[in-house]
Parts: sequence; C-alpha cells; structure tokens
Amino acid sequence: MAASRRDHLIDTALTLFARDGYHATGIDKILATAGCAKMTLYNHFKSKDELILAALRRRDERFRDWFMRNIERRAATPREQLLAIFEVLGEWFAEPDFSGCMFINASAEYGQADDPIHRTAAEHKQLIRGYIRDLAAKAGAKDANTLADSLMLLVEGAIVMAHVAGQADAAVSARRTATVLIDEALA
Amino acid sequence: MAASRRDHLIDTALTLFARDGYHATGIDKILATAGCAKMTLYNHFKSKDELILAALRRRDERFRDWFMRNIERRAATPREQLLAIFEVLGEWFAEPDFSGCMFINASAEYGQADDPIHRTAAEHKQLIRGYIRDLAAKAGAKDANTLADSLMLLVEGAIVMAHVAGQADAAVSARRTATVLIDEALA
DNA sequence: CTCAATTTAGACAGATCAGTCTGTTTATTC
DNA sequence: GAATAAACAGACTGATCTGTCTAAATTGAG
Repeated sequence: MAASRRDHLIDTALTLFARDGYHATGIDKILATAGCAKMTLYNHFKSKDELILAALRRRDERFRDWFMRNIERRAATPREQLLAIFEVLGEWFAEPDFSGCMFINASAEYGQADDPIHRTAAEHKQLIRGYIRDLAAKAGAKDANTLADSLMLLVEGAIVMAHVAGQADAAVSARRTATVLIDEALA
Repeated sequence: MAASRRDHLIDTALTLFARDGYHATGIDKILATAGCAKMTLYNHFKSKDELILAALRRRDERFRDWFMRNIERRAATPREQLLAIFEVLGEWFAEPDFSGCMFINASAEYGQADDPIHRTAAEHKQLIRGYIRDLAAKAGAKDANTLADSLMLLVEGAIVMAHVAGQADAAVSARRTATVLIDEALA
C-alpha cells in the first residue's frame, strides 16, 4: 500500500519525537528506525517540520480518542467524568515511557507563537479544553467556561509536576483539588 | 575581572536558551553574541551541558529572587501573598519576550529523569513548591502540603496555558481558582 | 506480462554541530 | 618594566544535520 509507508513513518517519528525530542531526533534516525529510504520520506513530506506536524496531528487524534474513551468508560455521569479526567491522567503518568506532553514539549522547542508547530500545540490544548467545557456544561456547572479553565490548569499542572518534578502522585493531588472546585461550581 | 567573562557568557547563554531553546542554540551563536572566544568558554565550562547547567542555576536564583520579592512587595499577610503569587505570574506572562518556563522547556528537551539538566529543573520546581508551602503554613492552612500541591498545579498549569495555548489571562483564571482553594484550606 | 509509480540504497551538498589546538595579544600584578 | 595569566582569532577535526539527486529494484494494476 502507498499510505502504509507514510503511516509507518509518522508512527516511527511520533515515538522518537516523544522519547528524544524534536531537534534531538534526526531524519536519519527516523529513517533507520522505520527502515525507510530518505526519498520516501521526502516524497511524502516536504520537510522535517511537515513530518513533525503530521506526527502531532496523529498524536492529537490518538490521545484525545484514548482520553475521552477512558473517561467515559470509567464514569457514567458528567460530574464523575470530570473527576475521571484525573484518574486517566494518572494512568498516563504511570506508563513506563511517559515523557510528558508532546505538545508542551513541542512548544518548548518551537517557542514562537506563530510557528505552525506551536500553533498545532495550542489547538490541541484548546480541543482538550473544549471537551472539558462540554463535560462541565453537561454536569450543570453555573459557569462551564470558568470551571473548564480551572480544571485545565489542574490538568496541565499535573502533567508538568509529573514529568518535570517527577511527582508521581500529581494526578492524585489534581483529582483531590478538582473535587473542591467541582463541588463549588455545581453548588 | 576574571569572573566577569564567565558571568557574561552565562547571561548570554541564558537569554538565547530562553528564546530559542537548548538544542537550537549553538555554541557559536552564544560566542558571537557574547563577543567571546571559543577557548574562553571551554576554559570556564567543560561542555555545553555544563554551560546549560550554569545558566539554569543562575535562572533559578534570579527567578526565585524576583518571584518572592514581588510577592512580598505586593502583599503583607501570608494569605494575601498566596494570592499575589498569581498576580506576579501575570506580570511575567505579560513580558514581551515571555517564552515559558526555562525549566519546563529544559525538561522537554532533556526528557530523561536522571539527566543532570532534568534534575536541575526538578529541583527548581521543588524550591518553588517549598516556598509556597511555607506561605501556606504561615497563612494557617490546615494542611500546608496539600494546599501547596494544589497551588503548584495552578502555577504550572497557568505557565503552560499562557505559553502553549497563548491564553493571556491564565494567571487571572489561576488566581480566581486559588481563592476557592485558599478559602477552603483556611476555613 | 507490461507499464507506471513507488521505494530502495547510497552518494552528495552545504551547513552546522561540539570541541580541540595554536599562536598572538591583552590585562593584571609584582 | 617583567612575568604571569587570561582572552583573543581562527583554523581544524570529525561528526551530524536537512535536503537533493541518481539509478536500480520493487511493487501494483490493468
């Protein structure tokens, strides 16, 4: 198949970018890992940045699908689902190859806000926020946007504390904190 | 002076690492910007990684000094100081060259937890957390550690949302959220 | 089978990377 | 002024970077 080569390149790049970072992962290492010729890559992507964008788009799809699916599997009511967010985060942090959020990491390496890579990261965060906002609205929050903003801070804070500070229980702290905020917002 | 050349190199590297990232900032660019010879750098630092560590240590000192000084200038009581944290964050985010947290960014590029650079970032976060914990204790929190954990999540979450998602008012959201948590913890 | 598209390996370009070394010049100190 | 230490410019190594190109091998569809 034609698309399979391209898919395989994206998946390989995804894994390496996640583990080693973007600048530190060279094209040659991606090709060697994927078992691919250089021209195959440049036939499908016009530059390394385009491959990074494709990898981020795939990561966005996969992560949000996994995230939402697990939240909705764990909890039935919107209120419980808001709390399940942090249980799913805890699962993620406990993965042996957890290396932080690829979008936070991408923004770290591509710091300019108008960079397409940075913009893709920003869009991902907005999509996550939108999902949380919808859950908050369904849970009957007085101000779904405000509750979503608060919970997003906890989500992103937990990711940072888990990865940067190595705080293994960051998701537990975040869940406990979220209960206070949710109780207050649904009162 | 002998130390001045070294200091100037650290300051120059600090600025470039903050703006462009660590891998993307080459030794040659640092030298050209600092107006320094290559051997001067390698007489003071045995490798680029050592220079990064020196820059991070200096950033830690400067940032925490600036952070604490501004919090204590803005507010007199420990409770108000806990809220002032987020006002100072807002000041930081509004700086024209704000490019996120150098320690979060360093952990993004040096993802392995046992890397000295990553460890330095983790230590910085623990120092900030310790400061917040002390404020929480002085404010009379029932459980200063728990409140500090919650507020740290808001701090780190606000940094991420401000930088990655470009959410300019992340500090305002975090402050509003913090009032709920502080009220609950001091009740 | 045939034709066209894709993938292959690998050479190559031109730039840049971190780090070493040499020899000269500047600055400090006695 | 002489002696010592530091910083200087810049060549150099060897590796690596992204991206281009060629020519042969492979694949898939009609």
